[in-house]
Amino acid sequence: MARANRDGCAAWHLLVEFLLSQRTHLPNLAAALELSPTQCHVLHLIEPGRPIPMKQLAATLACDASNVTGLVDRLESRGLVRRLPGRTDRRVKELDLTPTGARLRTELMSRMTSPPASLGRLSVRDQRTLVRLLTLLRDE
Amino acid sequence: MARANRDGCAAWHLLVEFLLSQRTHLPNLAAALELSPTQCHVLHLIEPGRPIPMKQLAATLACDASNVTGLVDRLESRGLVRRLPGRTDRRVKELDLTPTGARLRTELMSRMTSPPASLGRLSVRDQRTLVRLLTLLRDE
DNA sequence: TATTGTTATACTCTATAACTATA
DNA sequence: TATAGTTATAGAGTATAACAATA
Repeated sequence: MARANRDGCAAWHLLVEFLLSQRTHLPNLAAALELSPTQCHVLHLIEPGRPIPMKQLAATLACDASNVTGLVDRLESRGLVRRLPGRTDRRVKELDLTPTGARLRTELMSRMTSPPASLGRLSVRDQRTLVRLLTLLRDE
Repeated sequence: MARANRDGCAAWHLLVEFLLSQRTHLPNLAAALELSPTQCHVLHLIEPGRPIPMKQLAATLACDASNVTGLVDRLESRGLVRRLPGRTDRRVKELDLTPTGARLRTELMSRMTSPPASLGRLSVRDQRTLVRLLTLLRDE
């Protein structure tokens, strides 16, 4: 296990460095659409036509529920999301994207997915390998 | 190039998803040390005994210089960093870690580098491959 | 009683603009 | 004049605690 730990740590260390180096990427990209990083995250999490309860948003963002109120207030005031009453439990409010929100989400996803130049330095084979490994990391 | 683009995009998309999914990781880890994510980033950037000008910090963090003042104020009031007068240019202030700051940095780096369970699902060979690919991405 | 969402409050990060000291 | 850093101010994210409506 010593070897596995060493390589695992090295890989993780590189991912952390990548993470830190990209801390400026998302904010920049977000600012271009006049969104905050958190607002981007929310837009990314709500698929059009598939409303999610505010509670779930708080859980996924790992923040207190009280923050979601203000977050959604700002998105709603810009006409990007809608609060819908819960169908079964009237305490719950579900969030859905407006058509405007859905369009902005599409634009955002497109920009987030356009890869940086550094990826072009990998061979096609390496790119595919990277996809495979990251998929392994993601799937539980 | 079509194929290269497709795989590159897929890899990037996965990295972005990883990034978003980890948006909660660093804050949690930071909170455990009573640090903000940005403060972690600063500690990570200052190597003990290698002071850097505040201007450079602002550039690396990609934020306005005015923010660095408050950021450093808070770190300094906790005794983690020191402002040193520039040797040649008296307008410049260089930042160095105090012994306390250096110890906290070590602890922080250690925690940041301890890999999540998901990495253990990769074979040793896959872990090494991931290290190679991420290194390629990092090196300019 | 417990849960969902809101409000009130406080702290940090971030940006812009005006300022001081130095070059 | 230009640059490094500060101060003042404002908006957004985040946490805790107290609260309303509903279950």
